[in-house]
Amino acid sequence: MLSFEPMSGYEIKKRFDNSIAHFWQENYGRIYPVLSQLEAEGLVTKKTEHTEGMRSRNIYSITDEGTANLREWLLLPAEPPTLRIELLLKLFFGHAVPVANMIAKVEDEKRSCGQILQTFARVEEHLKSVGKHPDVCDENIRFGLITLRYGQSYYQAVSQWCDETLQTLAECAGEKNLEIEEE
Amino acid sequence: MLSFEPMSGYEIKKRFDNSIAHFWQENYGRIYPVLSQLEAEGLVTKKTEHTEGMRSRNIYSITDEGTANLREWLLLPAEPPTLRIELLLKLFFGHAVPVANMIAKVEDEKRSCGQILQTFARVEEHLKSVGKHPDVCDENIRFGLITLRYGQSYYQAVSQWCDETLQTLAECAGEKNLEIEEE
DNA sequence: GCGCCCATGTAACTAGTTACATGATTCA
DNA sequence: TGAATCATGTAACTAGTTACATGGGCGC
Repeated sequence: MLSFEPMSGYEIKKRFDNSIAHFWQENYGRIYPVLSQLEAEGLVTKKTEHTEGMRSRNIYSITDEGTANLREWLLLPAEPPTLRIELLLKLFFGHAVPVANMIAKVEDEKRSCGQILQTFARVEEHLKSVGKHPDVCDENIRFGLITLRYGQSYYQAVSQWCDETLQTLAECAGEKNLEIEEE
Repeated sequence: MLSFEPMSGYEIKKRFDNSIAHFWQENYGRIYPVLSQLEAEGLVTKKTEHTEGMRSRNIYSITDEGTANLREWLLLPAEPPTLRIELLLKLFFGHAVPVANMIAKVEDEKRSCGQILQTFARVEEHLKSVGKHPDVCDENIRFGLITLRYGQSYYQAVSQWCDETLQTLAECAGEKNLEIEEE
């Protein structure tokens, strides 16, 4: 984050929260210790800023060594994420409860995908309108849009999977009713 | 896993590895301690099996209380997964390195998606052929297929996102070259 | 005065991974 | 004979989250 501009730990957290929270999150419990560590390694420098009428803030800046280190890390291959999707775990053991419960879960999931996609659509509009101003460097906007599009693809896919799954489960429930009628 | 049939810790691990590893993984470091814990809580029972010519195995079975507990857990809402996708993190800070490097990363990602999808296709064929035999309970097969389809939707979406992103980044690289020519 | 935002930090805790130790059997 | 698979378990470690403590400024 400091490669964009110097800022405080508090601002770093805010940046995470309102730009990439959908695929990466950090909390104060990590940010502050890591900043101290980076300072000790000479990758960032701290300057305490005393503005009148405000409590003092620690503004961190990336050093040349820090930038070199960032570049090195960027070139390293990215670790593939290990997924842990509790909804799927529950579906996998779905045989132990009535199908109706699983249907409800998938419906919930579809609803929440819809909500997330609405939020993303608003963020997309916002990013695009900001990108039109000639005073902002639109390379960062571009990368922002790329990561946003990942989220959109992902939740669209999940939403479609929900539709398909609901159909499958409905058939399943139909067969069950048939069995009951036959008895 | 014990809700399917009684088995040993070793077999539980194998079940994870060759059925739901793509969205949930467990290792011995968790399995054995959790089994002891569940036993202490009366949710599973242990029977040590001595088969001649084989080392003894601890076979765990789920108790009625355990089944009740499982059902309770299944009805609880599933926690939405917190994504941590390093590739996106690197793309987000992509401004710090030449675009070509990011293009390479996305190409790698697309390749690995393709490989995973091939594996999934084979697993799908296998599940479907097993499901045709009348001696297997195909309700579990159905739930297995549902979770597999999630993986397929997901990696297809990522693969499409890769294509789209490669186009965006190519345009980006094009503009850069233009700038160089203009200089 | 109350709640919210700014701001920094630590301690305790939970979760999850990896490495290690041990040892039998089976198959090439 | 050596590698692979079966089999169980612990210890150490890394990662990540939550809760707490502290306190100033600002608007209603």
